[in-house]
Amino acid sequence: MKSEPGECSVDDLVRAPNQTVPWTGVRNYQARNFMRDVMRVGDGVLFYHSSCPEPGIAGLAQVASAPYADPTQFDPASAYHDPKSSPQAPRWVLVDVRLERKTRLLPLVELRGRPELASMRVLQRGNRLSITPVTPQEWRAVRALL
DNA sequence: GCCAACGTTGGC
DNA sequence: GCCAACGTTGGC
Repeated sequence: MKSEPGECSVDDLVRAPNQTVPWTGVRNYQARNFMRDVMRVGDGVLFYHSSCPEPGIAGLAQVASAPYADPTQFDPASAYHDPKSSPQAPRWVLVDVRLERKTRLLPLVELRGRPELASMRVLQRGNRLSITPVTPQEWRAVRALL
């Protein structure tokens, strides 16, 4: 799961209550569907810093809730406000994410240099999704680098 | 700031 | 439903 450290960094997650944050602001249907349809409480999460000087994996986390409506979609003052959504028919959901531990920064360039990670979805050319699935093999290979 | 790659929008 | 135009993401 990608997060811009300017918005929510791994250190923000360390300081958050229960080291947990609602994964707010996803406004892409594919990414939403991963949270809504695929994730389960307890699933492992690679916490990734994007759009920053050193992009890469910065922590290990877990899915900490079932999906529920992202409240920012109903808030006209929010940058994530969606006027086409309503509490009666919410369009966007989120899950809570709890930090397991901060890790060393595992840079994108290092991930790209690993043949065993060549198929990782997040590394594919042109990938812009902020949430992408990780296979068990990829998960183990990444863990071995942390 | 550039730009590749993709998603979304809206006219038709 | 098509597709051109436009917007966004995100590494570099």
